[in-house]
Amino acid sequence: MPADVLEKIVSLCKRRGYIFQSSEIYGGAGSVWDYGPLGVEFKRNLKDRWWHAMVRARDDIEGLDAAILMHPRVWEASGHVAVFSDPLIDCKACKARFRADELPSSQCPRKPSKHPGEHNECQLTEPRQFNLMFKTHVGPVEDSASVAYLRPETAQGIYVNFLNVQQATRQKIPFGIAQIGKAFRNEITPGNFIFRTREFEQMEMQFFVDPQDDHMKWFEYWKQMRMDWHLGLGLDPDRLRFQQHAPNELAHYARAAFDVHFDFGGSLGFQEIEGLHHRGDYDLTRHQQYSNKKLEYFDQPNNRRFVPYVIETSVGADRTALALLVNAYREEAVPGEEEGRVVLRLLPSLAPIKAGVFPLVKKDGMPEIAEKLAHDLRAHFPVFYDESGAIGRRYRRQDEIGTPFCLTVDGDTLTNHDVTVRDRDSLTQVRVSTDRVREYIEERIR
RNA sequence: GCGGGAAUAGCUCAGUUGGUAGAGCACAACCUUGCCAAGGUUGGGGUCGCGGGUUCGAGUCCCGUUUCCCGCUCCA
Repeated sequence: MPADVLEKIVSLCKRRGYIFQSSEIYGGAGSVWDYGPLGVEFKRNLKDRWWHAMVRARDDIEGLDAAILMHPRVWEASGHVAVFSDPLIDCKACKARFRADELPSSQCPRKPSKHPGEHNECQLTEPRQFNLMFKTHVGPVEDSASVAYLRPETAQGIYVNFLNVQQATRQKIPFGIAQIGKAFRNEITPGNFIFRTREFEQMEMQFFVDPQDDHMKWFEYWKQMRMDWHLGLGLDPDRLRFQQHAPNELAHYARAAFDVHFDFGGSLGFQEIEGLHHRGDYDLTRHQQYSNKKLEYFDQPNNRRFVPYVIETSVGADRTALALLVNAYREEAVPGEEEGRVVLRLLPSLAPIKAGVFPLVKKDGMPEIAEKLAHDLRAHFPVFYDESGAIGRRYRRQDEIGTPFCLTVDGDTLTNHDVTVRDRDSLTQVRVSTDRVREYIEERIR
């Protein structure tokens, strides 16, 4: 893959209405992106697919939609206030950054035998706060009692509702709680289009297991399930892999962690799109301590109470969307033509538009028939009607946005009542009766 | 946040020693067009990222700022 494919995708996304930069007319807001008409359908299809696989198709996972604003103590309990707000010190000469509290044990990169600031060229800054959580105030008065944070992860909304959900649904361990929602991080270095943004959407599931059960078995189970899900999206198996976190890279809450990495190609290479964490009982125990409320599960058959272990699967919706776009983008030669085509080979179920409907030419009543067909189909799936330009051009326009099928009304349609169905990937054409064409498409876009 | 580079039409870019902005593609309308970006005519679009400064005059020179890209750090 050429290194500039990401730039081409950024350009295509803007031109065709997948993704725009936020607040563009004001010069753009840093690292925030808006999903346009095609992007919102595409991303929604992706989220629906996850929700179906993780919630609706299972009897052991419940859905939740927790609020973004939570009690500020949640973030003290979770450890984010401490971990996300350490004062940092930069050395302008050596171009390095250190945590203020770790300075005595750090090495100067240019004089490894000395600590930062001890060799004569070091220019250390004052300790500065880099709070990665967006802070705001609840209520009209800005005092410390009303501080609130935009959540930096969706997981805590699940933990604090653990017993509510369990008791309301009468679920027995092991079971999970899933949610899709926005999270916010004031990243030091955002970038790479929608890969790392300050406002992003997570799709995550917390699975609660008995610590006396074989909890690593569950971890392995979810690793497999999640990898299978990514493969089911049509992502190239050669571009997917697991990456294990070394013990010294583990987040503060994690006992074990694997990332699902996707090869974005170019300068990005393999990057994380999902994290699988064995969080142990860290979060629930901390919330017990900070809230002074029991968060224990009662195992009635064995008459015992325990704080469950948590296996977390947390996938970035925006990152996965980007992976799908990169994975689907092709510049292909077309037989018998000098100019090739750009095509998004998206899974039909994920494509924002399912069918283009065209009159072959603008005469003999073809536009009217095509418009009626488009109108009828629109009740069942997203359809784009187009009568402008040559038929080949209209096919290419749909290829570029990933529309899997194009239906063309021609002169024969008036008498035979069938249309040409053209396939995006193979370019093959078949005749399908107008009575059956809806069924024909629906069978192929599931 | 710290270094380095960039910013001109929707996209890709040109723009001479400073003299009031162009091309190709795309887009819209009409004509043509019977299945893979054909052709013709016409048209809409840019206070040259933003704000200052120098100058008779700034897309062009200077300063600041914002955004993007490449490295340093974090994570979904």
